[in-house]
Amino acid sequence: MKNKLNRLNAIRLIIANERIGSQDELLKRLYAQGFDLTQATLSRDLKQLKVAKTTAVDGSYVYILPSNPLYKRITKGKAVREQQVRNGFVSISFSANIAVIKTRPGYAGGVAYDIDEHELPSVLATVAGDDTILLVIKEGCSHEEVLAHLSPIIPGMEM
Amino acid sequence: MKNKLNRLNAIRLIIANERIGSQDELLKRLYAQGFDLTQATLSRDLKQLKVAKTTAVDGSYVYILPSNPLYKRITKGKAVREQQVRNGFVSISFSANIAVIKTRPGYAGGVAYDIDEHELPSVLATVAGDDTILLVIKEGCSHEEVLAHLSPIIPGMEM
DNA sequence: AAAGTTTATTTATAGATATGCAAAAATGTA
DNA sequence: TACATTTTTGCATATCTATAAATAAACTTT
Repeated sequence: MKNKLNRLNAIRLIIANERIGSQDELLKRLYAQGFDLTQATLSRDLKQLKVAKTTAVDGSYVYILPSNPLYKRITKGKAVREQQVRNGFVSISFSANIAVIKTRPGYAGGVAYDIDEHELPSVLATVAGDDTILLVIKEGCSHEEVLAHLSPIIPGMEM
Repeated sequence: MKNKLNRLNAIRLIIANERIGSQDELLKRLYAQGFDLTQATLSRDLKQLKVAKTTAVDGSYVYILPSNPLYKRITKGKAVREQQVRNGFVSISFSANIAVIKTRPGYAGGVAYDIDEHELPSVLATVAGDDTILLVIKEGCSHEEVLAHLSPIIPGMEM
């Protein structure tokens, strides 16, 4: 419950659902959830997540998730290029043989479809609501395996 | 050539076409174009334009324009101009103090938002339907003024 | 044109964020 | 396990950004 992946997910969730205007503010929210870190680390996390700071309609500053263009690095032979992908992925967390994937509102169906389409060896099935996907993990497969299989499908997830 | 509107347009153009990573950097570019201002003013300009600072694919920080309008630089011979990449704009016509802007189906709201966002001195308000925007022109402003103010926001309009 | 009002700008500084470096933790390898 | 390598983190601080207060400039109104 205290690793980096969980923390990054928590950051995404907080930013997706609240108006956060500074790192110190976000730091307090994270602390309230049991995460213990410094502003320096948070700065690096936000950089990794490509979170942006902009101005809200009311004139205050807010952090926003990189909903729009997300880039994926594609290596084919020695050539490296970047491909823009669109997707509503927000976070993923696990509980036993179930993974809960949160997406931006309305995106769950689309993301679940992408996952199903690939017939991953670690995924038994998915059920999608509006912003949540329940993913049933196949018997004997680890969470790491699931992450490894999902990351190429859901860019921005590999962290 | 030294008023605020021109400066804001210059800022948009620079940010749209170069990788600017800090206000001081942007300040230098503006200075090179003959704009004389301080970092404090620039900070307020960026706030007004709702420019965001985020992390680029290469890990550096960059300023980006509010997601909606996307600009690109078009070079034809020696002439360089900017054009909005994806835009629903179709046509504009005038009747007294009203401008009627037609867009592609579904784009009216987005385009109207872009217009509102800039708080143009010649625009009193906009109302958007699905493919039509009614724009109320401020008392005493000419159609040419409105066009002049809109064109940087809706490139391709002059063509 | 003078007086009042709003908007824009600068200066100075407070506040927020990024980062070099060293240490610690995690991961890989023999 | 011991050792090497990579990743993560905190500390301290440099860098960057926002804003209060004062002033100037641009408009309005009388």
